[in-house]
Amino acid sequence: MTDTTRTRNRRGEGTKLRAEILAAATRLLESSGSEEAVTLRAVARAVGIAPPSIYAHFPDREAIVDAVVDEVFREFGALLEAAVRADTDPVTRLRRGCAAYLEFAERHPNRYRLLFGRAELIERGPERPVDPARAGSFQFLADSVQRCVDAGRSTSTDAFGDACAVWVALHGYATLRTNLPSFPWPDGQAMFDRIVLGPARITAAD
Amino acid sequence: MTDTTRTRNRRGEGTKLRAEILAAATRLLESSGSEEAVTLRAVARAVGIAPPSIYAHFPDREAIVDAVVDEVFREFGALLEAAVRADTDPVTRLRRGCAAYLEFAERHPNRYRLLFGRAELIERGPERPVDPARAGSFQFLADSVQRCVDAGRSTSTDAFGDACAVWVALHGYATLRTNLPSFPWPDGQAMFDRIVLGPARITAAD
DNA sequence: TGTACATCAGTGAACGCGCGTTCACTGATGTAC
DNA sequence: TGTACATCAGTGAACGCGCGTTCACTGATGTAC
Repeated sequence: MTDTTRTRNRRGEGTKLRAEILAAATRLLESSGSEEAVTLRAVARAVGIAPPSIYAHFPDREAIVDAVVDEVFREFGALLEAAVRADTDPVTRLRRGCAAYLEFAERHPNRYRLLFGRAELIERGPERPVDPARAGSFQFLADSVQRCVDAGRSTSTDAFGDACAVWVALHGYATLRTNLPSFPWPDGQAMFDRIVLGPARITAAD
Repeated sequence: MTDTTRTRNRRGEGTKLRAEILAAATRLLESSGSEEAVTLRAVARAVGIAPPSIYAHFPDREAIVDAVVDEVFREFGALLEAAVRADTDPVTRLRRGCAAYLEFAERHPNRYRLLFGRAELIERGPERPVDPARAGSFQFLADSVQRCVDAGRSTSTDAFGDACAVWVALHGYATLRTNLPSFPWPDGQAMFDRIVLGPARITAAD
């Protein structure tokens, strides 16, 4: 596991180590599933450096986790946008975006948990600014539902409220499915309709 | 915090300490919000005993947390049943039960998280039996939706699947509201309709 | 082109801490005679 | 009723561990002259 063949970065390339630290912390989080497993010493071991070397790049242990979270938020937001880039039909856009949401949560449950699965995540202390990417993933949903309304494909009279219902259902499904994989979940397509099309009040003219 | 006036239990009353340990662990969990905060030594401090005294009642630290979880599951199941005991109208039963579900999650977010908020909670190792109370809370929902169908108050053709949709939405709302309290959540009644009556396909003849 | 030197990436040893768990024990409580 | 004794609830000291963080440092890399 420990990389003994590591060679020191050249001058001016000290920031490369920062990326390696972040990557190792993300891997650690991904495999253990627990934020507490991302200890400063475990990260150092995974990268193959001495624990104090981390302090050149992060002020303390918490800053590593914070940086991972910021990165995951950006990754998630970019993934949603990418899933939807080519779609002009608003219902297709909503479907594809929500499918990408669920797929991300299923493939990376521990990363997903970082996004919305812990208290005080978007609401940090006043001294820690909120990464704007964090608001993006809900905005995407609200947008998508509004576009369906505008195109006459949804009977919603409150796009924001109904987008909240979609989000809530997506999040509940994503987390419960992760936490209770052996529960006899109904067929995926039927659940998708219940979770997305129902709350978004999409009309059948599909 | 430490109870220095504690007097030793009388002979034959050693099991009283078990209850005190459980209560302290629950309090610790409630106030800290983190399972990791329930350390054996912290529990001992809260009860006012020496750390080794716990071993007479629990084989190890994990067993304390497990016992708290079992207790919370029973408490939650009993609460749902109690909320619904007097109702014969199936729609009222569903509403009251779901309202009790959300209220529990809102009043005791850290306890609720123990129920469905962590991986592998119902699915324990083969050597640890599942407390039957754990299946009860979903069974309650499935039952309630089925009764609405039987009474002609729901258009559902798949009571189990639709009960899953209700559960997913309840869980998503409960956890997101806890994790993002400053999000501009829509009016509670409107969200309740979206989360419960919509997925359960309740007809308006209310 | 050669050399002295400043800079920079990263180290090794040590600190104090709280943890889970073990072990041999203490001393009050109840019981047998 | 008095006393010896077994039982039981709970203790105190100690263990080894991994943690976050600090400090003074090393030695390769690039630069100035």
